[in-house]
Amino acid sequence: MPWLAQTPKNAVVNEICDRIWLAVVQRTLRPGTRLKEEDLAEIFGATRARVRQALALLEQDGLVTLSPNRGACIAEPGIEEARDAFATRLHVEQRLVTRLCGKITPAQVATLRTHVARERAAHQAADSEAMIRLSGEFHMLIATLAEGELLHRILRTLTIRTSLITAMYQAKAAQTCGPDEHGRIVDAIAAHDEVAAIAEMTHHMQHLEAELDLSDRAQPTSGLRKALLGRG
Amino acid sequence: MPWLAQTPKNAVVNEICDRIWLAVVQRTLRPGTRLKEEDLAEIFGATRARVRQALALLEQDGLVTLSPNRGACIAEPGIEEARDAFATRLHVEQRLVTRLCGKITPAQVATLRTHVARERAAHQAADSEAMIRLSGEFHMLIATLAEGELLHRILRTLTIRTSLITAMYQAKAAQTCGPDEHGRIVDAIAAHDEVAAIAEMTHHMQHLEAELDLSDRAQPTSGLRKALLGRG
DNA sequence: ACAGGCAATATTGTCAACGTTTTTGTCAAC
DNA sequence: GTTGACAAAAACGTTGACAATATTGCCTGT
Repeated sequence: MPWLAQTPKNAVVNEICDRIWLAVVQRTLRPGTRLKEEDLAEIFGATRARVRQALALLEQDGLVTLSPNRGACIAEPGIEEARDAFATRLHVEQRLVTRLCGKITPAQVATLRTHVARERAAHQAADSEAMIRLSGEFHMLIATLAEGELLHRILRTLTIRTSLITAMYQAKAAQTCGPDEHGRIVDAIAAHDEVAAIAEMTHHMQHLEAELDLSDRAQPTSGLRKALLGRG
Repeated sequence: MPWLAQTPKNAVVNEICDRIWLAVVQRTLRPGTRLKEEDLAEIFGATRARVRQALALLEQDGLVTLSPNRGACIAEPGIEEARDAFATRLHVEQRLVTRLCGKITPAQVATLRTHVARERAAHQAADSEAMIRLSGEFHMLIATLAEGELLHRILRTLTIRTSLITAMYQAKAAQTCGPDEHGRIVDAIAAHDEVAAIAEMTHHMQHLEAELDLSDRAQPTSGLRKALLGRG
């Protein structure tokens, strides 16, 4: 049940989007990779029209770039864009946490705790796909409980983009945020401790960003001009 | 030169989106109106595929709702969604203004002043289309100068949605925000006065929201059940 | 006369084929 | 030996037609 689905109208298209996203965050698909419509159509056993719809959606989410008459590539956000994404997402997450602290119910706390428990289980089982999915889902769950349809949508896009950036710039393989930090966030929210919750969330996001290599040399994988020339 | 264009790849699709948006904010198209693909195709002299693309984009922006096998309607955001949209947009605008205050240059101030002047001209000429366009463009210009690609995109969506809400719930006909308030915002930004700029922007947005009739009785125009029955 | 089901119509969803643009490989001229 | 243009191939964009689905009007049975 992927949290990617924005409008669960067409299962096939969502499936394609989900697979591509998963391949990107699992680093199976490297940024800059060209995505030929026909190949994707054959791979997923779908028609080209469906693939085209999926690519259009993924472009909206900033996961692929769509050039006219050139086709689709996995997007390659630059360093500036990476920082922008994290900064914006941090801001949104802070606001969501603030909201949620004010109106959290015991039942909602239980929901969050259950989710973190599932994350822990996936972590111990070393199920990387589940870890990735649940990690993202945790933040979306906060947005859902905070009850802001728009903020929810915004966070969804930002989460997708930061996922891509993490897969792109993170040196070490262990990319998914550990369940412990999520647990601490839940604790603070459950205690209605707004400042602590914001602090934990901020720490969490900064931890994520700190693990990236956003130095200048870490240029986009397939920048070509930037990769070969000294980023003129 | 519509600020609606998110990806200026296809002129025809953008044209369609722009026209529909304009018709909505000008209250020519009422919320709930069904948009038949074939009719739109004939109206705009385009093919149905193009219309379909445009509708998909407009759905992303929350301007139309797309039901499977039912087609497209102009969206009818409820009161909760309306408040949500204004609250979210206010927050984003505040952040943008804060950012811009820190790094505004004289040239950028000049750009803003020029824009406000154009707004004033349109206001005096009673050119309603230009007023609407320029009003939205002003806020997008702030986002552009503030240099946050993501916030820019977010504000764009929020502006579109608040436009729809304004057209939907505003009682009086004079809907576009007057140039004076924009002028005061620019003054505060030009003076690097962060608190004043935020205050002006907040006042501006609250003024916009205050002119709406968001009482419970003001149900969506074409709610059918809600419109005919006493909102059971 | 009314309710329920059935068929006709209208509208959207899907697909396969065609035209256009870009890319790449080749060849001739300098 | 290199450069430039040209042609072949591949990929995308577009079109039109066909199938699936929802709505509407009608008809029959009670």
